[in-house]
Amino acid sequence: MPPSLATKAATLHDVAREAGVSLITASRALGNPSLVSEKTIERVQKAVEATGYIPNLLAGGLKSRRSLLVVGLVPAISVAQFLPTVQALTEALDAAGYQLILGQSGYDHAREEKLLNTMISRRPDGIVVTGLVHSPVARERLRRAGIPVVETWDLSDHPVDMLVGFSHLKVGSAIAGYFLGKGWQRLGIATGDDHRASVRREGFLATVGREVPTAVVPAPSSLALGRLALAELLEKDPATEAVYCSSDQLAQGVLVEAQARGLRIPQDLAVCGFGDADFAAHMQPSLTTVHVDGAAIGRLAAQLIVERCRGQTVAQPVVDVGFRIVERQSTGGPSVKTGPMPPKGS
Amino acid sequence: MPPSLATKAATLHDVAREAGVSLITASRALGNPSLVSEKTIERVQKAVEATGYIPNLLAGGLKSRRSLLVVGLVPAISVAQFLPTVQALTEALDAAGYQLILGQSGYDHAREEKLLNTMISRRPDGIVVTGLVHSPVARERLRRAGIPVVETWDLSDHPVDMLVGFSHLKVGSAIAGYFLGKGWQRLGIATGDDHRASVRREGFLATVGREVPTAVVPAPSSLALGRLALAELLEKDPATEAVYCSSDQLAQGVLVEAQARGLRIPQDLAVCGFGDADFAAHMQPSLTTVHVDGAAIGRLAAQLIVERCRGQTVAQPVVDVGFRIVERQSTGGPSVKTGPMPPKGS
DNA sequence: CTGTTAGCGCATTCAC
DNA sequence: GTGAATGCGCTAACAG
Repeated sequence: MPPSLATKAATLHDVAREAGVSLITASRALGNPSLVSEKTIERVQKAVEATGYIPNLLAGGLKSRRSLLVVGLVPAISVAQFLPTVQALTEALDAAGYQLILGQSGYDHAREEKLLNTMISRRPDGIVVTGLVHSPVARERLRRAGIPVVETWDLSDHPVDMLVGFSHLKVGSAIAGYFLGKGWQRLGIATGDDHRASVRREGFLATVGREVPTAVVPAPSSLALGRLALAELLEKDPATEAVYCSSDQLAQGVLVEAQARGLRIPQDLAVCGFGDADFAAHMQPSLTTVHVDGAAIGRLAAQLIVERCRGQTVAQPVVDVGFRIVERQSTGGPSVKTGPMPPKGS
Repeated sequence: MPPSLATKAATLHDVAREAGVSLITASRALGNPSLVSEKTIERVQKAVEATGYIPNLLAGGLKSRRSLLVVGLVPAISVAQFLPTVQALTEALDAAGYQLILGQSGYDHAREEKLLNTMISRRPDGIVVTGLVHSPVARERLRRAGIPVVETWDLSDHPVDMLVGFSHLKVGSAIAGYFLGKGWQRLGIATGDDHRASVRREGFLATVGREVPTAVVPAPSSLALGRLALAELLEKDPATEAVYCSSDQLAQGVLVEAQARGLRIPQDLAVCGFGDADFAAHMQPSLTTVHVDGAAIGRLAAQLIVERCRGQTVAQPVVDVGFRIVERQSTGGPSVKTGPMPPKGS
């Protein structure tokens, strides 16, 4: 940027002078027009154009104590699962005049604490966390800060503040029930090593009622790791009939590896994923999986934050959005060809 | 949040009193320790712990004119292609003490302008855009604002400021050259309708030297749209030998649809994608595609911004990171089984 | 409807 | 090394 062009930005002061009104009148004309006459508003708006004024939210936020900033924390941006949530969150917040600051908390408590501190120093009007806040120090700090917090994608008896999620224990249990209902006995689990996946596994085991061969892969999971996982499972039990995978990416890898080994799906091996990624319905064979409305989670989280910021009392601070098993060909579901589809909205 | 807990947050003033020093000494102890004696620093740090002080960056930024905020603009968060860039950008900025504000510019100029205005009002220390800034109004405004800007994932003779990218024209041309070198004559294109994909198509056509049957799908592309696209291409020319797809997601759909129709890959149909998504190497057959180092783009963009903010002159404000074609089985590349892989770092 | 006064919390500029 | 004063740009509270 040639420094010559970087002339000092116009301030509200300049606008007020240009419009021939006082500072505060200019401020109101822009931020609270109902208090100002139409004529003045017009003059101020003209002055804004003339000066090229762009408001300074830092200064405004300092006085008004509303930063119009919301912090969003994800374990890592590349975790596809949370993308619809982040996208919907960003959109819903934007519509209400808020922007999202993104942070990657990793899978590490120390980092989570440090990051939250940094973020709180921005005085955000709200914080949305994917998953629960695990570090006790961080939980306490958030409570102290008095900032509206929404934990998501999980359920807890003791949320920091508000929560939009569902029970991973029930998900695991539901999948196990589904497998048992199909009469499959020789089961396998391919799972990531993160907290939520572990809870799903617990639910799965609780319903099965005994140990099940398991391949654990480091998060974030991927197609490549799925291939590896199936290899491991077949080594443990070559006659495995059905595998539950903690993500659709993992399940895709399991399918690829199974096909590479000449196994027929689902006759020789049934597979169930988690997440209902956009490709799940359109693979060949299509993938049975667990659908969670990630976009709804984002929208609801935004709504809770905004309501709080407006001083409204939130009727339902803990929302369970539930989930549902979507049965497709990989577990012998309906073999109707799903076929090419129009693009999804958004 | 029980309002009872939301006691007024401690300010630097409180810390100073607690430590028995003046305001400014406390400020320096935290932000510029080299100017303060060790003893005082210790006392201030104790006072910070005692009061639970968390600095207010809004206030600091107002005076110092450094917000430590960088804006990142993507067309949409769900575009998988940019994920490694956003992730690396977030990480590299975080390491330098900056946070990222995320914005979704969509594929619409009016929205791009409005969003940039909103973002500039945060007085960010830098702006990173995926793609070029297209709206002339926005370009001018950015120049005026005097904020360091990095455009990415593209090349331009007239960047707003700095740029890290590569030539999509050359990518298209390279793929066409690769196809022609293989002796394939009956070609097809499955492409998204966004700007960069269109330029790749241009490059492809320029090298082929004639029109080629094309299926255009609305961005963002997906596996489902890829199936649809192949159906359309085969209708136009049932004897199509090779298809270039503007994304790996699209290519995956083309492969699925081809296999559903009993076509052998690559004997009956060769397929090349773009992006080298994490699944490309591990599909069956593995996918020939164009590799771009998205993470490097993010890291370099962060570096440029940070250098500028530190007042250093940037040696190379325009960086071409290049690309390379990765030949795999879908175009008859080496049939070594890529097999399961360890997780990628990051 | 409009204006005046007084800060928001901190960092820069000068003094000592 | 430390400190006192000043103001970043804006808005909340009170006047008129």
